[in-house]
Amino acid sequence: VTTTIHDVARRAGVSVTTVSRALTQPELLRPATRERVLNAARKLAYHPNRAARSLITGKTGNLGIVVPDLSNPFYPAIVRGVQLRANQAGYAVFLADSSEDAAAEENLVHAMAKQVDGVIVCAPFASDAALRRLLDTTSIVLVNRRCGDIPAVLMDIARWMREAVAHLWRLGHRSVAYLGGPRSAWSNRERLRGLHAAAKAHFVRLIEIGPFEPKFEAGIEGANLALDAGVTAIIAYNDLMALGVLSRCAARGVGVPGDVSVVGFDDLLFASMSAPPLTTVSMPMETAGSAAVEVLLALDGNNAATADHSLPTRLIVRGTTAPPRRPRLRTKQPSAPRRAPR
Amino acid sequence: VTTTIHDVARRAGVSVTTVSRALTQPELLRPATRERVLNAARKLAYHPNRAARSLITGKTGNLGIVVPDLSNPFYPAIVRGVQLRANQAGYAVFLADSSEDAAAEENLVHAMAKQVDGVIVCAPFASDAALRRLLDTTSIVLVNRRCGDIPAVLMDIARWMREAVAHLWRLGHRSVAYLGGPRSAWSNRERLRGLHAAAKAHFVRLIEIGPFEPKFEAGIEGANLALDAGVTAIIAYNDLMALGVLSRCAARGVGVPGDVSVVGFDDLLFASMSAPPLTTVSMPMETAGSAAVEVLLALDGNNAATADHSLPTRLIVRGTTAPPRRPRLRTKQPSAPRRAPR
DNA sequence: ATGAAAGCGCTAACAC
DNA sequence: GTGTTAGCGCTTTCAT
Repeated sequence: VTTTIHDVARRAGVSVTTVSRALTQPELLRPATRERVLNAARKLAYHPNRAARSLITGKTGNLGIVVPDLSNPFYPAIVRGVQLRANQAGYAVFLADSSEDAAAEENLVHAMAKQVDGVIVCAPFASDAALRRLLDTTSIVLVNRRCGDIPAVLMDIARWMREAVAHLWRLGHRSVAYLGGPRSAWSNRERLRGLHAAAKAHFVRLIEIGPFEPKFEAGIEGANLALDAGVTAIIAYNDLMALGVLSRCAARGVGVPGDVSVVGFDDLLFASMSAPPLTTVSMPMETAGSAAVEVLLALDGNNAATADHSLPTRLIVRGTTAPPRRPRLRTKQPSAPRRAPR
Repeated sequence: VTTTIHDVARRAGVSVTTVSRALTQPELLRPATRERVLNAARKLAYHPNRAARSLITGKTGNLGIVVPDLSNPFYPAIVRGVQLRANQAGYAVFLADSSEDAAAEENLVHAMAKQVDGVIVCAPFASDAALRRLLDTTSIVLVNRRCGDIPAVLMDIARWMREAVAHLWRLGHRSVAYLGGPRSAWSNRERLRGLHAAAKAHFVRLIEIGPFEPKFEAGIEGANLALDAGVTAIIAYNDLMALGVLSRCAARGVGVPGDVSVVGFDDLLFASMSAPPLTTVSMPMETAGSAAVEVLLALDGNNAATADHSLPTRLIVRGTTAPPRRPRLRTKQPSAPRRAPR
């Protein structure tokens, strides 16, 4: 039932070697022969068996990606970027969902290691040690996480957290709540880093609430806490939570951005669909996915050879931020922050 | 660098055959031997090379899934269901995004066919002929699409479209617009089938608008058209479009559900987060993914042996449906439809 | 209960 | 340029 290289060879009246070459190094063949072989292959609908090929070449033509939770819209976007770019480069991709389990993050990579040429790892929970262990198995590139000199695709979260605070400050806010994500998540720590730097620079009273699961419901809970604390602005760990905040504010009759301003992170599809549309720090997720593939492909076996890849990020000012009702300080109208350089 | 079966054999002082058996048919070995081999394998961190194994057994231990668009939240949910169930059964999964291209839907399956034991196909655009062609390549199970007797996991869309219309009718609506999805999509045709049946049964004036790309923006455009046509209720092809309708209504100062009722399809995560929360027909996407895996695994090579798998669906009445402002007919208060039997 | 040997489908030296 | 040959790592008859 399977057509093999031998079938093609017989039909084209050549040896299997010639068939193999026609497919992998066509320039070595006389055009006439090449055509004859390619024709036969087409006629027989022949496709090389990748398992057999990989057995000898050591390359699989596959890539892998591990994400913590496919039901968080952040990750499908990354997966999509990976998928599209990989396919374009002739690679197929393995996908695994770790269900936000630190152990699974490591195991899933190990499990696919044998069948891939490299894997893109979104593992906010795995320990640094676990990550380093993976290096013995296959090439990896981290997304949104730094771990020693393991190649990584990053977004400058801390910087844009500072910009977000600055934006709020310029509007006149002096009392801001941050609704935190998972304590151990790398990107949460980065947000905090930016937050503290910003608070120092701008003399903003900062209230940290959390940690929360990065979900809609957490935004509802966080909004209650933040509102009761009397802040004039809320920065959420991500858009999902920010949307929860919006929902809760509406339910409590708190006007946004009239009574309280809200800033999210990610710029999910739905961030622009809310009412009012959400001011948020955009994360180029699909781009990150593609970039991770490029890094992986460029790596070509030798790990730790590449510098981190940092992606441009920016603050998207939409409808959920405005001057507080009773600004303690009069400032000029908000000016949209410039786009990230480079 | 790679440890092979020979390394284990040498270390355990047995032949490679014995090592192979220790891993695949342990009962054939004397316990003592078996232990010795297993120990050696563990010490060497030996994992069989799946490519080599698959070369001879013909089985790969992999499954595939093809979806039209990962950025439509409908599909990540299916993928997640597939992933989780497959992993649990010891399978790894290949993922491919066809970018809503009919040709790609077919090609991607062909491309992964050699590396998988079966693939789950979400292909709304591929022709029936194309789908049938896939059968020569590998086992497949369709999701949300029927094509001859190819195994499929379905949701009873037409029936619940009828229920949706009935719900609207009971509320007093007599003039309803349907914002259609892609003309050729199977699930759009199913919706239309249910719609026509319902309209016949309930004497509702029906206005079909579209086709549209199943996205938020289309909902905005569709809302304008529907509103101008003077209907009192709008049924959208999916939640994404329904959310667009909501957004446009808000912008035009049209009250929902006061001035117009809105019904979506899918019950995305965000359907319950809108203001007001969306009345919608829920589609058990993650379940569909798991179910598809079960069907595939049960198939075990022999296609066309399984009856269609139909998943329970239901209408979730939330905040976007209510009696029209000037009902032409007074009816009792809306009663939530019963849950789907079975 | 265990081992020797023959491939699975393919590529890569190495001849010609 | 093209063919011959020797495996890649593994499972599986067929012996013993």
